[in-house]
Amino acid sequence: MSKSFVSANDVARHAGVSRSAVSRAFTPGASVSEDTRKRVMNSAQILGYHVNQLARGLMRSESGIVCLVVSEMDTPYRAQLVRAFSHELQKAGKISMLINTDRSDSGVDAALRQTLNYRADASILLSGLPDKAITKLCLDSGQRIVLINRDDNINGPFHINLNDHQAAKVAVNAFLRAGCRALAFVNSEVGTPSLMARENGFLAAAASFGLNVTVTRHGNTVYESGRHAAHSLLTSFDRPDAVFCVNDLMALGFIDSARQDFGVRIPEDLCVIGFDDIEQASWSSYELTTFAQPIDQIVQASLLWLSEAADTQNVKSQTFNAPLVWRKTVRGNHQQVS
Amino acid sequence: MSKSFVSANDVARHAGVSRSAVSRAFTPGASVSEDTRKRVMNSAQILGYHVNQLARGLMRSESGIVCLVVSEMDTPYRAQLVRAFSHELQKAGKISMLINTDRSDSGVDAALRQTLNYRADASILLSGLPDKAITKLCLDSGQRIVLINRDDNINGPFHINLNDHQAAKVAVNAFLRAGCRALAFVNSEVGTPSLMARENGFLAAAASFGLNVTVTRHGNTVYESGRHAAHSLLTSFDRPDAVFCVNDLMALGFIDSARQDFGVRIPEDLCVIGFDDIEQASWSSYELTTFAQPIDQIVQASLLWLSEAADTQNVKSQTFNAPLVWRKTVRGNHQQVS
DNA sequence: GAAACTTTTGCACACGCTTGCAAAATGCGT
DNA sequence: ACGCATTTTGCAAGCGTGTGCAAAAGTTTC
Repeated sequence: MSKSFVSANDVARHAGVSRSAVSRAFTPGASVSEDTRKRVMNSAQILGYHVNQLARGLMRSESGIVCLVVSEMDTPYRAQLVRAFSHELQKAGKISMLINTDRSDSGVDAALRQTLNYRADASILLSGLPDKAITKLCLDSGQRIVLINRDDNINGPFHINLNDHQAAKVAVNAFLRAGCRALAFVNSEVGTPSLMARENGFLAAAASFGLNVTVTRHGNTVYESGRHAAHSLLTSFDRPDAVFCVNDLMALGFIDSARQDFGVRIPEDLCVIGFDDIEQASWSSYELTTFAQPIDQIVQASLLWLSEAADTQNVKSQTFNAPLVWRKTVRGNHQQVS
Repeated sequence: MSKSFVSANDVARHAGVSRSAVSRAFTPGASVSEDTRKRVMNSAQILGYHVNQLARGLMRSESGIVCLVVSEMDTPYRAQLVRAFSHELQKAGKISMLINTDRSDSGVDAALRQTLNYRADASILLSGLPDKAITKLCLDSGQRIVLINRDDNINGPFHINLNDHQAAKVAVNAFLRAGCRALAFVNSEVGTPSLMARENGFLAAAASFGLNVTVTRHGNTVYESGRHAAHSLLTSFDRPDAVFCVNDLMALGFIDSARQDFGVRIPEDLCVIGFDDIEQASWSSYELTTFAQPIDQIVQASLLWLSEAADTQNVKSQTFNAPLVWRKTVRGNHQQVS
């Protein structure tokens, strides 16, 4: 029941070799004869030995632990990202620790400090929350850091960003092709850099065509906020005929409210574009035209950067495009607008 | 850049005490004078010291690590569960490791073995996948195990189950009150014990009223499968007027297809009940009447059991009811059917 | 067969921490 | 001031592993 763990010593005794030999047998590239390695492995198999990663992490510089720092991880997009990351990390032989930053109180910092205590090799921040100071602390402790969609102007981490400006421009183009003129932008009050970039990009692109944009901001980036947005946009005298929602969840809430509370037909009366391409966007009740998060690219790029030697990390940041996936909430020919 | 970690030794030197004193200062309940503890904490603060959990886990029986073993974690219900668990574990001072069992290949077993290598205190299995043998292995290594909605007849783990039978009975009653007579059950081909329990419970309850049930099984427990189910159930000559879907995702797919492909009105022509109460079920396009997963209870019970001393764990399993939350996909008065 | 060389092996120390044990320090009652 | 009980403290022995170093074993060359 208790300390039933078998140590390298036990294996060494069973195999009739020294403990160092066991250690080396489990260390790729170490100097061991094929003969003894085989004998060690055999004994290990029989005794059920697994190298204690805690102890190994104590000696080695790498612990094999990567932290995923994320809030609201039951949100569709976040959940997808976490799944993808954990999957790929696992495939790469790393193990992922989950740091939940839902509560904005000091528990977050405490949790992030935990990642230091476990000597994590790296942290991947999917959430906007953790304090910049803590980020710095992790960096100073020799942790590699990947920042996703954050604009901390801090040196050392790998920055991954979306080309929100470009996407916003594509959205404006799509609306114009559909013959829309009264543009609106649905944002939340969160004010995350990437959300604001979408807003500003949209405004700028519209302005370049001499068009005004009605902007609303409501609550969080959730379904219910989308409904609120619909209520404030569609009760006004001059309704928009095109709405770019900062996020799919808000878009879906907006659509539901627009149809049910205001009898608006989509896309006949009103075109809608979202962002994220969550699974629900493809459901037949919505068929939302939206920008797809390049999740695979984000994950791949992160892992690649993490796998590079610390002194070889030449590239400091990377920007990806979110392609527009055409469905049925925008009128017109479903053709890639580049 | 490298080994910039400050050790207990450094703190000891700085505070003018012995290394043991430092260790004890960070160990709740250890014998240290308030004076030295304060001095140690002060020095630790200045030097930026954090106890190395790897080293601590090496000595102590507990590592503070809990593994969450889960597949398809971007599924709404699973994502909610993972979020709740990680949140509460963190609040309890534990740290959670994520084991992704999406791939059914040997990578899973490897990952689960990893949890052993990191000397995790416990594993919480939210997924049906991991092999029984591996579960046994973890148990033998002294790990506590929580099984959620699995029926492995194995001794040692804490079993948490839903009262699927009871829920199915409630569903039948609700349908009968709504005046439905042609009952159908939409299942997936996965055949998880809890899914089968819902099916069997539904059939049994219906039989007790002398009613037959049409059963379909399609693919995975996902939206698309629900659509398939609608196609096979609604093209037949005698359509059902009540459908219990094993899962909300399938229910939503079913509803969309029923409405759009077959012009069925819900609940006028057809009543639908789901299971899980995912967020989307409450969206105004659906307003699905469904059974709510008692997530909080599941999490609380798990943590309580984990916090108990190993020899005090008197209770071996626990069953929770999933309450029916009434929305608008079943006709009749919205009253709790007990 | 001996010398020069390469590979393999074992010793011993390090990693950063906990903890039993005995010594030192403190408190208390007389 | 003294003896005794009670904390507090430091020493040292671990926990399970990696790794430099030198000795041992094996291989090649002349």
